[in-house]
Amino acid sequence: METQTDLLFRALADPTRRALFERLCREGEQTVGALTATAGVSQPAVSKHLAALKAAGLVADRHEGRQTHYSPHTAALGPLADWTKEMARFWEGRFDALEDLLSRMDQ
Amino acid sequence: METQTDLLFRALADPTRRALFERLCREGEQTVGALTATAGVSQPAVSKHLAALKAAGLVADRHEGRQTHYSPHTAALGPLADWTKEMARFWEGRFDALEDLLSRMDQ
DNA sequence: CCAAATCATAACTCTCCGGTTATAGATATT
DNA sequence: AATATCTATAACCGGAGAGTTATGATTTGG
Repeated sequence: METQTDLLFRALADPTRRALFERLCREGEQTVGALTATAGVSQPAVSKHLAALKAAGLVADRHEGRQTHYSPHTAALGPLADWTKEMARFWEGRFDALEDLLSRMDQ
Repeated sequence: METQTDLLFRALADPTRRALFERLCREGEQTVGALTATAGVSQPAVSKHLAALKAAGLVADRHEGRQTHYSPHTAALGPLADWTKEMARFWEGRFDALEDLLSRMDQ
């Protein structure tokens, strides 16, 4: 079966796709055309990547006339943060590694 | 080119490989044989996954006689935490999503 | 009403990767 | 020394997926 965590990690695995998500986070809502302009791949490729990000819950789309606006949906990053935290927590004996990780997370 | 972040995300993308890493985090150092026993795939497959995790900096190996012990290396999770945090930070305007994520991260 | 524009889907190709079996290399055992 | 054990590597196979071009669906504009 295909769990939601699998979907999330797999969505972020591809560099092109991750770059699209990062750009949406930095610059906010964008149309497919705007994203395609500097993505380095064709428009259909961008559309497929966006569909994958949407399936993982990482972006949301909004239709306005003939163009589609995509925006980031950072709530989906919650499980990723949880997972990282959980993995680090098993390391409580190793204060060096744990402290380093916690110092990064607490602001 | 293949950046270190790419390596990290790709290493965690495969469910079998992620399960191996999770198990190392939960149970601590393990030999290849012990990991293979319950991995659900063949020993060579396990070895290849461990090699990928090692390339991503997620595990370290220690040779002892004819067996190899693998242990988690949570320092590698730092960049993942940084990335998540950075992506969330661009959303400071959206306090709902940001607060939710921060509440997960601060313990 | 016709043409241009915007995006998604279809169909296809090609590379990569996760799996296998077989085997080599190294170490332990008897 | 011979054999058994443990892991890594080699060689191969099949499927998934990331890319392409072509086209369909929808909407805007003249």
